[in-house]
Amino acid sequence: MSKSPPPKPTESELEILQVLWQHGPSTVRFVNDHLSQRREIGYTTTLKLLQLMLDKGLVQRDDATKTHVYQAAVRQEETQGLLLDRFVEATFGGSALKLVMQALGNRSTSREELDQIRTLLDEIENDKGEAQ
Amino acid sequence: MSKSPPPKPTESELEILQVLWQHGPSTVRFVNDHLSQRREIGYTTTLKLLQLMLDKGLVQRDDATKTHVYQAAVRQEETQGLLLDRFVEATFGGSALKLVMQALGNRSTSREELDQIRTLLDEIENDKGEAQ
DNA sequence: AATATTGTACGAAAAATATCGTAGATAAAA
DNA sequence: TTTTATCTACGATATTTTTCGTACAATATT
Repeated sequence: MSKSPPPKPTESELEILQVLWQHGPSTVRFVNDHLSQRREIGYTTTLKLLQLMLDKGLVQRDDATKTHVYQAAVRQEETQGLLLDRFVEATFGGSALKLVMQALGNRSTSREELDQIRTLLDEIENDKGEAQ
Repeated sequence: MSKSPPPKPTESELEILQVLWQHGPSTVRFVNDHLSQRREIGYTTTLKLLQLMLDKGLVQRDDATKTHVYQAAVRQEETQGLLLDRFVEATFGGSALKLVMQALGNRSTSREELDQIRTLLDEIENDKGEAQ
């Protein structure tokens, strides 16, 4: 039984997962149309990628009908978290703080977004006080 | 003249840059010793990587003496920012906010760090008020 | 029914990365 | 001055990821 957890998706696989997360179960054609808007990519390339992702357990497939339907088999938050961990480790030596400061500093973030972050900070501090 | 800007470093190259950023100009031996602490890697592999990085313009080299000395040719903040942009794009569909929320949410961040972020938020909002 | 379109399967090439072995030069140690 | 250790250069291989071509089946169109 292939019970090992799905591996880290590659960059291309992540592109596909974005589509599936955003639009739900999709055909190869649908996914390919989306990818094509961003860059040159052949239909069979997308097909092959989805087939490989199926092998890896990154997606599921419904092949009841001739035109197969694929859907993500990994959850968005979980996957993003995994990738984020690796990225923070590789790029910021493990410091999430540095990442956040860089993300907020070198970028135009709207006041709304800043407020949302503030709210989040409040929540985190509250939880800290109660839980610990 | 090779005036094109240095490309995005690969994961291995980034590992090396981390060492150079942290310790300054270093020999192959020194870099390799550091990498070896984290994982299996042969001396000539590190050497080759540094040579490739030299070609790409990611590092500079002082070969006045027999034992060459390499140093980073790209700035840390700049490189991190570049990688961050790509990562946010690839993983969070371009939303820095989502990245930050994920980074802060699923992770244990100390109250000190949270305060630092708060301070940063204040600064950003101040700048916004004055500049615009 | 004949033809064109759309689909999957899959091998294989291309491209990008990473790893290593060996040769030869130089320096250090014996 | 031999011998040993350390270094660079560089070709070659291995690995991973991406891309595509071709064969063939099923469906849709004329």
